[in-house]
Amino acid sequence: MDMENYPILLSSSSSSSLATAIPFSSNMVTSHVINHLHGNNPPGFLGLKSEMDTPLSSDDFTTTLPQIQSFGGPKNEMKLGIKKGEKKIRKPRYAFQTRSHVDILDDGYRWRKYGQKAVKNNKFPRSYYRCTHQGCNVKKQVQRLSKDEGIVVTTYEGMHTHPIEKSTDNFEHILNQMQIYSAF
DNA sequence: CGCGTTTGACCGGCGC
DNA sequence: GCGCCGGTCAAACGCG
Repeated sequence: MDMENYPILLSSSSSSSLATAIPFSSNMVTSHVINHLHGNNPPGFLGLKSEMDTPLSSDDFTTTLPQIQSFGGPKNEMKLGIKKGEKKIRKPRYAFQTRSHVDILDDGYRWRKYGQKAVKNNKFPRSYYRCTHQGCNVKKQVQRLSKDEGIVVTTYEGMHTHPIEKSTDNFEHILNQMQIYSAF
């Protein structure tokens, strides 16, 4: 998947934008994941896909996601940020699948759950989380495939504008978790 | 008490 | 216009 089209992921190369965007920091790891997408998957990671308005080829997960636009919150800001003359700002979001039995993968940020809805064609619900940091409107949703309940799909949208609130070596715990749960 | 989850209501978009 | 669907709100509740 050509990430070049998603400047939000790659711009500002210096201060680890990927780390702010993708909680699983370190460009090495991420590129590693991407490189392995079209072949053998690294343990834990089963896939990573960026999506905006791309027609989804896989009807399995990530059912039709309407353009949600402007994660402001209250309705006054909720209206589409599409004003005349402006092209619609597509909010980049990207999902990756992990093999895990636990839904809550601690990625170093603090999330507050704000919703949970049932997913069609899926017996498992989808949980909606929002970053609790003030001014940070990063959202994520966690979903589990009914096909294979061992797979958890986490979809992030937005970019963190603040450092991680937890110790960074917690990242290793995550990797350990993944490898542990990917053992089956 | 402060912060996070739960859960039904609500809301806007879209298809019929 | 109506009803479905996906996403969000917010009050109540739970927990340290």
